[in-house]
Amino acid sequence: MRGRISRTSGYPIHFWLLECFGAPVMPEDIDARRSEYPIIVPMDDGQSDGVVEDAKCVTLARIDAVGYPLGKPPAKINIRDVAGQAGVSVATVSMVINQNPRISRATRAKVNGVIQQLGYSPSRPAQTLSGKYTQVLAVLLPALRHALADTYFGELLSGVVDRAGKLGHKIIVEQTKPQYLKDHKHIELFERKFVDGVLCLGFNDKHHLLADFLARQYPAIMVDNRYSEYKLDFVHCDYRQGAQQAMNCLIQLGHRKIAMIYAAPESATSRDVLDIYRQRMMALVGGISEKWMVDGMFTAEGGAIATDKLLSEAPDITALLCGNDKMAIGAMHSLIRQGLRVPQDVSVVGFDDIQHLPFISPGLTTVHLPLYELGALAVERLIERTHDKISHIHEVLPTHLVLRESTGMVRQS
Amino acid sequence: MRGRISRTSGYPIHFWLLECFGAPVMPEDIDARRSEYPIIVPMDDGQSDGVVEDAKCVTLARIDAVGYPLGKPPAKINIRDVAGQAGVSVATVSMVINQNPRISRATRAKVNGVIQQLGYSPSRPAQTLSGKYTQVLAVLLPALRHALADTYFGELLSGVVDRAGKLGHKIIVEQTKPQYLKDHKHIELFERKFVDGVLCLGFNDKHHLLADFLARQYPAIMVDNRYSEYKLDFVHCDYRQGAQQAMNCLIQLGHRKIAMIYAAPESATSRDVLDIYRQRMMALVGGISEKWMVDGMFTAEGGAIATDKLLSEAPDITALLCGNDKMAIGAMHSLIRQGLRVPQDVSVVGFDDIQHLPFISPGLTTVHLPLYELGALAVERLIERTHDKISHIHEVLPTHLVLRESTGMVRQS
DNA sequence: CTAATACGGTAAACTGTTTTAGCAATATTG
DNA sequence: CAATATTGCTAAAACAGTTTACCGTATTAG
Repeated sequence: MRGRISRTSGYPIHFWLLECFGAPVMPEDIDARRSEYPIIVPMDDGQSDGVVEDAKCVTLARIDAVGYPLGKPPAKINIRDVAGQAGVSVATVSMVINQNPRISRATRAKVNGVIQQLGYSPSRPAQTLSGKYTQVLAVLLPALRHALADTYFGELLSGVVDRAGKLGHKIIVEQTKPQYLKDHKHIELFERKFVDGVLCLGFNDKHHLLADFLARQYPAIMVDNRYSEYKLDFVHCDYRQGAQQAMNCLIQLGHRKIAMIYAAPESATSRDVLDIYRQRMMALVGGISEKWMVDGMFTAEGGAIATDKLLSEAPDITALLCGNDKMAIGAMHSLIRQGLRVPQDVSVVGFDDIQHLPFISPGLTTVHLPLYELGALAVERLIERTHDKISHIHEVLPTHLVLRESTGMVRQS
Repeated sequence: MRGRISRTSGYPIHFWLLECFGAPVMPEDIDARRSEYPIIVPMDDGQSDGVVEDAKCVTLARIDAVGYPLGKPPAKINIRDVAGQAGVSVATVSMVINQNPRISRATRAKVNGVIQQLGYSPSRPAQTLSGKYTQVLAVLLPALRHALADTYFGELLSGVVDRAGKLGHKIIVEQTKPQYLKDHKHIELFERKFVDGVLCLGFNDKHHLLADFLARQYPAIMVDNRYSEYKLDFVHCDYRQGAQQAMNCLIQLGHRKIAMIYAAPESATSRDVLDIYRQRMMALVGGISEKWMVDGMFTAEGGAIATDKLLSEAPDITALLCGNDKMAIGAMHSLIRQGLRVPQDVSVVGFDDIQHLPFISPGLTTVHLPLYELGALAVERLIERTHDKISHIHEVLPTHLVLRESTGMVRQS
């Protein structure tokens, strides 16, 4: 049974009703700590406006999913209150909080007891002000509208948020719109002491904001890409390996006329895939035609348009390597629309292995990129970097091919 | 030439060596500010451990970064430096920064000039410590793995991040795993002064953590849902209206045997849709069968399974109302797999209108939810709420139906 | 012509931590 | 047994801002 407390002022606070006029009410599923309040208790049941004026008769416990006792302003207590109550100095409390071994076991226990009892938790702004670290990292995203609704970023971000949480860090998310950069907000992130470091997702050689971090020696890691011009820290998936895996697969199935739908050649990892494609084609057929490489803009629509173009200029291709899954889906639709079967007539391989590609048929053979793990790794390294434990971060994560139905033996014709 | 200052204790600080024993060393590219330190100066060149004991003889300048003073810690300047340079008091500078109208135009201009010239930017932790607000909001997500990779959350989050940026607020993103709640991290968000308020995405009646915010009167808004038991602030899409729109459409097309694939009945907005469905069916055919309502778990797979079940128990249904697009896609695949045509045999309507539903055919008729706008609105209201400008936030955003190919006239049979 | 008010600015108190230098008391060493 | 080290803790100085109470002028009102 539930009640609602309206203190003479302030918002109502919800309570479990433990007892009313001596009659116990549902003692189970209730937090152990109980409290008595001289208060007004209007009931929630129907419209009984009945109010218990002198509420000494009711015993209540706050509804607190996690429940510890509480009233609204816990009369903000600070480190001095704790020190006073524990009979030690402020410095001692600080050292207990920060696990400084100079404090004896006995003192530590005593102080921790008081901290518990008073429900003290140190103010982060104050800690940051006098300490060295903010324990906050930023994730920077390019200025694409709805960038976050992209599963590619979502997967990376999931890894970032999860690992950061585990390591006691908070993540703030920012979009680098033109105005944002003009206002130097990305520099302010450091200069106004918002963060210890930044993770840059979705950037490529064209995004010069990264040089700003380098120049000022602020910790920044490029995630799933690298910067060609500057020696910026990075972690990314092994796109070269992925491309090799995809090409191996197609070549072993007998394909020779393999076309490629790429995107964003201003990105180093995109060029990695193109490079490998070129190398393998060179070795395979002794030459490459630029007509077999079309830009698909990383979108499904772009992939479809690219495929249309490809089919009109080189109708005899038997396989398609796509720079990401979205373009591969677009490509498959274009193929099917033109009466070609996948994989009987044309095989298709993608990149990313995005989750929940719902009911795409045939299932798309694709290079799995460990994006979640990459996000987690990036956080791990960035924190080490902010603590000056490591300096140069150049790390690459292995990929693997996921075989589904969109690839098959080359057609006999 | 570089030197490193090791003060008798503490971390080394890197300096340019301007002069040593009277001999000038590289006077150019050096910041104007110089200082004399009675210190030990081990040289950086090779391993010369040579130490200048009485360092009165050396003149040093901090190494500061690009453009202006170069170096590791860019000689952090604070409000007092600005005040000194501008010949005013610290309070005046503070008031200029905060656009306090008490400062005259002339003084304001002078101070702003100095701020510009010195490249000063106020420390956020310090502002937070003495001020009232953190200018940071948190987005809380449920503990779903890869939650962020979901376009539903992505769309909401995009709106949140965009609007927050515009309003000068930062967004931190957190996942409420069980351990997170056990550690009271969601309460710490406020008590340790991390944030001014929280936005709760993806929560429903089962998530009792929301009561904690209510109990302590911390600003919290439930986004795209509401809490049945407590009077928590919320903004959500008008699911009732959406359901009406979907039902109107189907009924106008002549459908009478309409089934529903719902999900998460512990969510108030999900129940809204179910309610409307029930009402309309009651009015339409004078009764409803529980067999016509199946839980699809909000996933494509779930939608497919639910449809299988539906078809086996009630093969004569002619239309399907689905609680979200993913389930609708699953449903369509199940229908097609069983040899039924969409929309000729069965019409399908979804909810969400997720972007880039690439090449689903037939195109899915669906209720468009303004998720991006909802995220933006939530931020707007939350900020107003933290500044005590408004108290009760109960806002609902209109939906509209997007007609595509998955709906058609009821079949004649 | 005096009192009241507005204007523009300042000194000082305050926010809540961490860190450093120092100080007793005890433990170890020569 | 004196000299030195170690241990356990404290006082006080940062850290970088905001806010409040107050203080001369200058203007306006009575």
